Amino acid sequence: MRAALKAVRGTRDLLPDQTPLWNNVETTARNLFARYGFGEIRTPVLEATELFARGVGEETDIVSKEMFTWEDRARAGGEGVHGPESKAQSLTLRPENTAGVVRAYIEHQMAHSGALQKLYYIGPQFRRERPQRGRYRQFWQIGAEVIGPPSSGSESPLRDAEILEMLAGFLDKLGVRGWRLELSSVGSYQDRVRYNEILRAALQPIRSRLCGDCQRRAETNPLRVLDCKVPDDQALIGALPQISDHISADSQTHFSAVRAALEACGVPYTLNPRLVRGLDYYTRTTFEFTVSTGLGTQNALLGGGRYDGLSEMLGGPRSPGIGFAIGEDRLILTLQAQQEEDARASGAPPGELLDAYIAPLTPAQNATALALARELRCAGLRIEVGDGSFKLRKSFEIADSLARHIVLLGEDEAGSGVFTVKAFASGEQTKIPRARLAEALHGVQSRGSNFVQ
RNA sequence: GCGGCUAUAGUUCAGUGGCAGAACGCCGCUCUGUGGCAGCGGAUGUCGUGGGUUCGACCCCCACUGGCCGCCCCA
Repeated sequence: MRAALKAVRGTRDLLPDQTPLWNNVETTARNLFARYGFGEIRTPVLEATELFARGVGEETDIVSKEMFTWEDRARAGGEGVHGPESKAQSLTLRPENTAGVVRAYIEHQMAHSGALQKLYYIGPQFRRERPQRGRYRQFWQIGAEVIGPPSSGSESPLRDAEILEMLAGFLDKLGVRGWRLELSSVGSYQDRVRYNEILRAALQPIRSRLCGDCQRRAETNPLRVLDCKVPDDQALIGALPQISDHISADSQTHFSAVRAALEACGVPYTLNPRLVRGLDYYTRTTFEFTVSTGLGTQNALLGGGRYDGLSEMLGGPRSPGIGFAIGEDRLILTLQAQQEEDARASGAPPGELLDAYIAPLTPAQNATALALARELRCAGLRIEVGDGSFKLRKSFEIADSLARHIVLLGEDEAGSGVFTVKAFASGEQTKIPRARLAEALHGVQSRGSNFVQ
């Protein structure tokens, strides 16, 4: 026998027992984002490799070792925009979506309207990392970007606070418990470069007292030292210069305004001057929402920040912006872990039941049963139909596992047009004429009514 | 990309160098127009894949693949 094919490493199927939760999350996002004036954008999964090299940063881990990249075939005909000498082009499956959105913003000249652009996306991203809990090679992000020319107010700290306040509302609406907003400002690009050198210098004298990892990081990526989790290093790290003391006056004023607006909105946050983000384009405000349930060591549920120079890095007009990306897979893991906690507490099994199961009693009733099902489905009911070859006992067992009612359809019913209907919750059995059947089956909503239908 | 742990029935997991096991689930019967309960019976399977050691490997060794955890990093 030939070996069965499997989903490729780090990718997975989402089966019908999972998708209602995913749809609920996505619908909640769409509805909420729309209230803030966001419109949906869908960009290609495939982009020129150069987009990420320039946008995300050549030296970042994502670009230097985690992208699915290949050389597309050279074009034989040599016609079109790339000219007759068109060569093979390096293509990449997008590892994140901000660069693509900003590319589209530039390509469609959205800056020319002068208006602030508020765009959101939901879609798969790809990174060639080792799979772990909450980390997949194809993973989903729900993200949004606010971008526009400076005259549109895109630089205003109000936009930062609005994004953060919206995210807090989103997590609350989904019922995520125990989330934490960690907030920082990394200053302008120039601030960051300068601080990096200051940090490197400060690390020199204490380097030998740090853990092995940090001794290496002190050379390769000083900012990462701040993120160290080794307890013995904490005191040393605490004494290092903080980026908040080394950002420009402008950046400090901006950050204060963000915090004031958050406080006015009642959004709780924790200042984390050690918050380190891995993408080159971040400037000023950066943030992460973390959660303790269900994610193991991958406790970052979403992250984002300001990227005031990204448009220019990609060859566009000056257009400051701010955005975020939610790790949808991680959000789902968190919600599922919470549901399990709740189920343990209440003992109530989750589940979404159909309105009725139609049980033909002999194969002769099959056709009538399907016609009846069609009629009821047209009336908006969720219906499953059995098969007349099943024994009645089996029909009841299946019906009880799937639906709130069973509708019996035997010779009597076919002849009289009056159906025997039993409600499983109450055990009550009644005779209902066909004309009133749909109405009778509606009744109480199913247990899964908090899910989108 | 590196390190550790791991892979047995649909599921959760036992197991021993010498006949492949339990629970739950599934199917059948008791029970041919009334389910949930109970009793009885049944099938669970290339023991992840490929090599090697051995008279004999689910067990020991190697490689590969997947999963989990840690590192790196990120959502």
